[in-house]
Amino acid sequence: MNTAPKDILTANDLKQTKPRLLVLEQIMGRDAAVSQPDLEKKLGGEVDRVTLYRTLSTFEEKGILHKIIDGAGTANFAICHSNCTSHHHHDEHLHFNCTQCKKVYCLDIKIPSTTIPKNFTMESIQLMASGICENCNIKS
Amino acid sequence: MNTAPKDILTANDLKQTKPRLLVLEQIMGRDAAVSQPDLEKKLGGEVDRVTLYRTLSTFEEKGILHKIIDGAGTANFAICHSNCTSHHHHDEHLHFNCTQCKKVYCLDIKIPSTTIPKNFTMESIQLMASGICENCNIKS
DNA sequence: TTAAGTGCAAAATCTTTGCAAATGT
DNA sequence: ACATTTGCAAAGATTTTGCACTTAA
Repeated sequence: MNTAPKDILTANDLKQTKPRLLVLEQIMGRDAAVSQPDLEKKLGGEVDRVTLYRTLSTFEEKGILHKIIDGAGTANFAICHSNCTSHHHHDEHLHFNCTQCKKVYCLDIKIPSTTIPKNFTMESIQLMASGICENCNIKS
Repeated sequence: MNTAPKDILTANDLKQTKPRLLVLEQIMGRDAAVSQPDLEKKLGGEVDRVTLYRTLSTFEEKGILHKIIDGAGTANFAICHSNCTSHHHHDEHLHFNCTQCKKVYCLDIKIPSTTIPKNFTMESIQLMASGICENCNIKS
């Protein structure tokens, strides 16, 4: 079910504009989540920085993209594969943040169920590991 | 072993200055981690904003404070209770970020051991839940 | 045609850097 | 006395807002 960028836009009542298509292409053709600074570099010549901010937050609200804040506080974006409805993401797998290349990987490992103290209500949970990813391990 | 602010400074070869003592007092008298914006508000009249930045990063480098980036990308600080040495924190317990009051709690629950794919090297791991904390649950 | 979306300029924040004055030891 | 640390000013970076122009439907 690898939906094409244009179909994603259609399915979400969004117009087919160049910035939106470019952003989706960038993010979909990856093994890892893409950081916002990275997107700015790649799309710098084609998409205005402000438009990028607005595009990303639209996509997040619609549940098209999933925003992951890494350990350095940088925003990273990945396609939502799980059953996300708008404003309510279920993306509860392990994220891995490489300290060398800065990539954030969405690994296919479920977060172990965790009990929290009574009186706390849990809405979501995120597990973020950091270290060296496979690519950087090979290179060194 | 509730060490006094001044003893913490002594133990880390830091001079006893007003900003440092005030920051430590703010952070130690809490059940939850304190966000940087919160610290700015509380200490606004007494400590320069730039000094606060520098103080917090000094404390983090020394292993006195532990920095936690919450889901919104905001920095939160808590005392390191575990055996932290400079530049190498072991703070692997569950953090809980209240979406209502924005507090970050350090809960005394260990992160379940997690296996990552071969070729990835894990250096640290962080588990962050969000939802409603006990205080906010009572109020509503 | 027209509502939605973009791009630019400009404001509002947040974070870092440089340096002279103040302070702890 | 002297190395540290602070506070201010100012540069740099990030994020948001307003508005006129453009474009997809």
